[in-house]
Amino acid sequence: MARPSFQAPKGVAEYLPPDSADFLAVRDGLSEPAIRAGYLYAEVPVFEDTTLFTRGVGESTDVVSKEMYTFDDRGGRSISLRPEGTVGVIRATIEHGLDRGQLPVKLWYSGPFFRAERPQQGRYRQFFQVGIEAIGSEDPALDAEVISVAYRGYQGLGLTQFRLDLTSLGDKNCRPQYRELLVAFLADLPLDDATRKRAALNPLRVLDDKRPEMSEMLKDAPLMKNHLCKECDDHFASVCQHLDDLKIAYTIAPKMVRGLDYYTRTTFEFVHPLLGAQSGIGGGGRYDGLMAELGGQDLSGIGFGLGIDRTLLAIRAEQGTFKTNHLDLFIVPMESEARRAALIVADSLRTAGLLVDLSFGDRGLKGAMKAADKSGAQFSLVIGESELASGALSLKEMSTGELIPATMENLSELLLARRT
RNA sequence: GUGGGCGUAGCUCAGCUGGUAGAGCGCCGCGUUGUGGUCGCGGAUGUCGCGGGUUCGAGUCCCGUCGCUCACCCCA
Repeated sequence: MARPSFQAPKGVAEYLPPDSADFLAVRDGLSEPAIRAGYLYAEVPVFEDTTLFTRGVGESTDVVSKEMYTFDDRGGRSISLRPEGTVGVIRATIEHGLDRGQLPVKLWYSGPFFRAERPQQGRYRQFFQVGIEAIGSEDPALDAEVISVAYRGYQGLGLTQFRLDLTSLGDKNCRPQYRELLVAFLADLPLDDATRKRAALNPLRVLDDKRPEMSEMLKDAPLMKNHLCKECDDHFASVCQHLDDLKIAYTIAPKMVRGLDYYTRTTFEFVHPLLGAQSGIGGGGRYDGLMAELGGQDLSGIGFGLGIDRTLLAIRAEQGTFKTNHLDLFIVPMESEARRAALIVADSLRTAGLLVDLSFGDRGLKGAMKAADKSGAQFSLVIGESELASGALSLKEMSTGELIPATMENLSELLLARRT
């Protein structure tokens, strides 16, 4: 057999049968709670003006500074493949004036995102997310709703072992003061060069260093959570209260830091313990200044991005299963005249809403029945000379072998009544 | 971007100290005339990731390269 001369680009995730069904189940399972909560779908481009991301996500972030796919298009414009979803949705909201109507604007989206990182299990250069954004309200109940939508998504897919980490990153009133405190604290520590550099760029990010000696050193570091202004503190307390009301379990994680600069106040992350190094299965938070930064009204928003790839890995790690929808009927035409009838029958049953496939090519009866078996169809139906002549059909229930008398006229009715 | 492991049929893998490839599963067919799953028999498919090198001879040794994987980093 000829070896394929092309390979997929490095680090991309592909989902093909039979795994692709699981991918769809996860995507739909994560988006369903958003739809039920009144979020409306937004389809936005996978590439944008590069400056949208440098402005929105933040130039100092790794995501922007070293992981973006950036290129010039034929008109000499600098374009980047989207590394995350929020700023594109915000841009579209501003551009199309969605925020001129009733607030909050509630949107959901799903699709591929791109980051040029070294691939690893659960970390791909093209990966998939389901996300939501709720724009234009600072109500802490909205924060809780956003978190609950993610939480119920994971739950609905059968996940039980994930953890929700939660904290508040403060706002423009209290964060700068806290930052100074932290910088002063870090200045007294014997940091290595790389860490000191990080500290200069974004001191908060030093806090979630995983190395044991670092967490020892940072044991007594000042925490944002203890230096929130009154408004932020009240807001956070209220978010927690709402989550308690909803019986959503969370862990306060005061050292959690996210990789995107726009987060303020409520910030959260879903972590799965069975996933190894890439354990984040989703995360998000509030972004106070983002919309104004991108040229819109000064409205706050909150949203999340949930990783479809990682959620799928997490479900597999928990030995979870998916419900699959099987074919209702597999038709086996005996000879070529019967194939015309078989295709007509298949077409009309499909129109009636049934899932129908049939055997193609010159397969013998035995081979075609084998295909019927492999297809997973609930029923099979042989169509040949005698069926065409008499109009008497016999529908076979594959799991039991039972033959059920049928006619062309009552076939769809029968199948609809008996489908499982 | 840094470091470790790996790369043999569609899949999972075996191939000792170098002598031009195997198993199981899967796939296709047959087991007498129009009904699958079990069983039996038969069959197809590999430039042993790719490119160089050493050697009379390399899947097996060396170098490079591509990809996967694990950790760091980062994060979904």
